[in-house]
Amino acid sequence: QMEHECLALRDLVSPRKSRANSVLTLQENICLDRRKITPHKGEHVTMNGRKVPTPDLTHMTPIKHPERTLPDPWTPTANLKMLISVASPDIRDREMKKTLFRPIENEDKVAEEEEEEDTEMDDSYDIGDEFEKRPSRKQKSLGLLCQKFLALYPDYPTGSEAVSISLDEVAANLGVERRRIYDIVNVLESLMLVSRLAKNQYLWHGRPRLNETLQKLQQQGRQQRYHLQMEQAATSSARRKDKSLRIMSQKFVMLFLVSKTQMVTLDTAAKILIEESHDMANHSKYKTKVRRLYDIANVLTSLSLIKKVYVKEDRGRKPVFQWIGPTEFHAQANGQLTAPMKGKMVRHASFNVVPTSALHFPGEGHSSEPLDYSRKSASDGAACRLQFDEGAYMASQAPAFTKHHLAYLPSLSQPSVLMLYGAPPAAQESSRPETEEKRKSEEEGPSQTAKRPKRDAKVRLRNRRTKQQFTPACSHDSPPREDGERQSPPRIPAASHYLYVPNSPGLNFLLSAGHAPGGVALSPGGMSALAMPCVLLPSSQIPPYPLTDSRAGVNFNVVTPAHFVLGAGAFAVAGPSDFGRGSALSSPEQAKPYGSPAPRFKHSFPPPLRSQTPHTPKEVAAPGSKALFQTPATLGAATGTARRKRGSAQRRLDIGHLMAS
DNA sequence: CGATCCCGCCAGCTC
DNA sequence: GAGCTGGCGGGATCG
Repeated sequence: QMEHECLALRDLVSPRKSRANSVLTLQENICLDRRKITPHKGEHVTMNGRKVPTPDLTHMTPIKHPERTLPDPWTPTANLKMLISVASPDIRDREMKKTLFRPIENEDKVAEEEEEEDTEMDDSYDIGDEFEKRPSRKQKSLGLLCQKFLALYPDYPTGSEAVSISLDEVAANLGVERRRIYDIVNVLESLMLVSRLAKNQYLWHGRPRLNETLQKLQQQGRQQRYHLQMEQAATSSARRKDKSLRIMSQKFVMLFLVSKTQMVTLDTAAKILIEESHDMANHSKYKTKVRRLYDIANVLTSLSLIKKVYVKEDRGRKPVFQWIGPTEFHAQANGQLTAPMKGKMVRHASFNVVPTSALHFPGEGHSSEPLDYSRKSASDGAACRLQFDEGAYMASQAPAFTKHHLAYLPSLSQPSVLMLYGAPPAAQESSRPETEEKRKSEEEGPSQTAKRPKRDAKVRLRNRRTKQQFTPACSHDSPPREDGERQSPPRIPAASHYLYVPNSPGLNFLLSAGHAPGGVALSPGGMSALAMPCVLLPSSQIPPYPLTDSRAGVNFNVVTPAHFVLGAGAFAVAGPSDFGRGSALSSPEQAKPYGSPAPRFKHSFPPPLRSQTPHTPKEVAAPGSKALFQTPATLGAATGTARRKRGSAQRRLDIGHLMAS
């Protein structure tokens, strides 16, 4: 039975080169491990041409082997060492050293840390004092573990035989608890690098479908602003699924894919992923979210999809994760989901959720404008920044521009005044053409997405078209530029109206940039436009809003968490409290972390049809609530058997959709 | 001291 | 009831 229990580890010898027919079963590997048999240097333990039978794992209950001699916990690299020995020397030298020991945190330290790793490995393996040598935290990092994990499997498997993964065995092989393997496979599963075959069993797919997955995620991210679809695409219960590492991972990836700079800070991502923007207890949620994002980021780093870079800030530097994965996978999609995917890639409800003050710019379904989540939530007084421009991935496609833009302002926690500028859409179009070079030159630096000091309450939103229209290129990582500030105001069309919008949890606004203020559609809960309490004020009755941050592309500010000044070419939205203030700094009370400032206006407001405010499963398991979004990780449910229905409980086995896939 | 994230408890779920 | 899954957060380590 053990023979059948084991799983094939294909191409172990050449994990990244997809050397066909190089098969080493994990069983064999384990046996080697148990017997402390280490192949001679350069010895290939392969089963060339042997197609490892795929046992019927579905109904097999993996046996726990408490007696199994696990690798010394203090020598986490022991098994790796063994694997390396098993592998061919060239691979060991070329791949392992390059990949396995590549520090995941900072490229600057590659050489230095490689030495450390090598030294440590030698010590722990060749010397018998591993008991005394406690491996550093870094050596036990999830990132390194993921590197080892990935080294076991080829990026691009060849042949048709399944490459299955036994969590138990991999965990044993890597010398970690299975819990850690879950962290890895969940992220990998979110990108469909693996899929769950049975309990304790996963299938390794590798990267052939990565681009496709990323493309779908990208499209989802872009479609997220399509509020109607967000409302309609409801298929399954959100609940705890929202929080799963898989979903979170996909969301995290989406942030990169829809971001023009393709840079995301964990701080930003965490806030975006925090669901209850009004919940004062969000601080702990934030911390937890960040923890998970670290986990995800480490795995994604191991996949070479992102890397951590440091950007200079006023005070020190800030870590930012930058997307280094593929970006050209969109070419054939032309902004449209493929037919089969269209039904599957439905928005998960949690994707509707954004922190207070976060802005969406929904466009038409085919709009070419992605949504940039690189924004700050209002929670800490810093605001969100939103790009309204085309992402880098859009540079080569989607010449069609949305005729008019919709600003999606979900769940404002405070009453806001939206300053509507009435630039004719035609004028926008004329300014639209833009070269890639220009786009790049205008690309903001990482620091813009990096966490800012809490005192900095600025929120920057920008529209690519308007930025061209209003502002010159600018360098990144700089406070509001004076030149921009000087230049922008004169170019902004005169605001024709101000719109006062009372806050209401779950209330979303849909502002049509191409329409007159009177035609603005306000959309509670992101549903169809309907009337809502608001007041339109002639601009003459409100002092001009001082633009304080108009660096390139930043043609609107959010000075307070809930107040926005944005310019989408056709309109701008301004916060009331900033009128006449002339400062982009938030007041102290607005800098309260993770809390919503008390509403300034008491108002009776009809509750939203459906609260946009998310709820954690703990708090709410809204019966009948529907997920508005489905990520690839949840596609299994859409294609067949329901997968994990709720909670972190054992997932149902879903063989059908996996086989189909 | 803030950033990072390892570690393992334990609840929810399937078998 | 055993075992799988993974959310979760304490707290150790790192810089």
